[in-house]
Amino acid sequence: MTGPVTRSPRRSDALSRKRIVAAAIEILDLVGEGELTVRGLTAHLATGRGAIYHHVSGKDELLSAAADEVVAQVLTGVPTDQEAEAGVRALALGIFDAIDAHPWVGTQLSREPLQPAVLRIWTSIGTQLQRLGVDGRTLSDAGSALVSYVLGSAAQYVTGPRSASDEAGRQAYLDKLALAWTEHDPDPLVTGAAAQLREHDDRQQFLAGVDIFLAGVRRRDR
Amino acid sequence: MTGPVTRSPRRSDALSRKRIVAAAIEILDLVGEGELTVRGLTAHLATGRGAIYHHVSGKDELLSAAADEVVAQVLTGVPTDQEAEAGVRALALGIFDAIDAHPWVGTQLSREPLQPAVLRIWTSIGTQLQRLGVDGRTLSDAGSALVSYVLGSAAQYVTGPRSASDEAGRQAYLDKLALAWTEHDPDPLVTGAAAQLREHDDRQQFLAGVDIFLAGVRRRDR
DNA sequence: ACCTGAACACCGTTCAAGT
DNA sequence: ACCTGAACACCGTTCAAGT
Repeated sequence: MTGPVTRSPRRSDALSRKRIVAAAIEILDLVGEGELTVRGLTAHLATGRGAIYHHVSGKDELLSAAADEVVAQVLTGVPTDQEAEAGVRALALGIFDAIDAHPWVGTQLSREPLQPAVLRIWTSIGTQLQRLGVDGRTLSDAGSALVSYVLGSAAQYVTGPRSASDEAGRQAYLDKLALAWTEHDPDPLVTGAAAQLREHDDRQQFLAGVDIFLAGVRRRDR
Repeated sequence: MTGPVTRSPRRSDALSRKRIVAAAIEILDLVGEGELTVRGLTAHLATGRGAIYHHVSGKDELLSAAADEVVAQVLTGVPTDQEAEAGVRALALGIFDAIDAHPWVGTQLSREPLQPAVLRIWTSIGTQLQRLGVDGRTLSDAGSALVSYVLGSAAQYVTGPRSASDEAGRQAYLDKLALAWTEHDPDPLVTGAAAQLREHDDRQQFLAGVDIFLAGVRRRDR
């Protein structure tokens, strides 16, 4: 329209994979997974239903790209210039906190184990573990175990109790849960766990698990 | 029709929660999760679309009931009369194998952390850990860590490579994956992992992780 | 090339109506 | 009480048509 030679330098509203993924992250953070619909996304981007399919193969790729974006950002932010074990702790905690801030990432990561974000976590955890002096088979065993633990924790903690953002709501939720547990199962083990449920700190418990893991790797060395 | 007093002793085709859950498990094992539809299920049961809602609140409860059924059966089958650490290993392996045989259970368990099946796993793992002599805070930390690890491993291993039932298909899949990894990431760590991917044994690697964990718990004692 | 939006082929769930 | 199945309110994805 403005002449064939005038390459318009930038249209800020032009669609692109990057813009689509950013919009998806925004919506996911706002309303959560499963509430993200192609219709809602395209409405948010003020475009046609099928437009996103020119930049992204479908909803699956969109979710995995969104998760990868979040993970990539948090991994570059984790301080790596410290003692080896502290490095592992910092990395694990960084991933934990990222998933805590973006709960949908947790479910997304355990849905498909071979997606980019998981590989990224694999690589960074492997790098930190190498600094502990392990290698070869021990390295891949330890790496695999830690990745599984971190992702498993994410899936465990992130849904449910932590999703209640206000403390009062969280407590009410946990109380209800503890009651439901003890009702159906008189096992003292369950009763004990239910009692601790109320005041326990997910983040601290997650770190305790990392420490058990580190102690196990240390012991293996000798 | 046959008289109001004749309590028909059993109609084998009568609908019940048990029968619905059993049919769901059958379909899930056959075609996998996400392929299970209410329409397919009711067709399989030769009943009307809305009939199952008289016995089950919806698809979510159905999935969680199906997973609980599978988990309950495997847990009663695990031999518990052995040395404490061996008990933990047997239990972990039992859960791993069950999820390997019913991959949809893995994804279901990490979707909702407070469902019956997860509580069941929690209890059984806690019981075994108690036999190691840990209690109080250490017990809940160790229990939480092990549950997270087991469920995380399930989600990690079960989708993808293991779902290819024939060995040739599995190898081809892993080769393709290794190639994709090394293409996008020249990191020697990734290259190494990709090389090991081909011949590695998920089950063995899972057990190695359990051993790291056990070593860590042991070390904590002292 | 990129975008539009109607059309397609599905979903899970509800509910009046039947038995 | 239990079951039926049409109806409802949605999905993700495709594709002819536009620019």
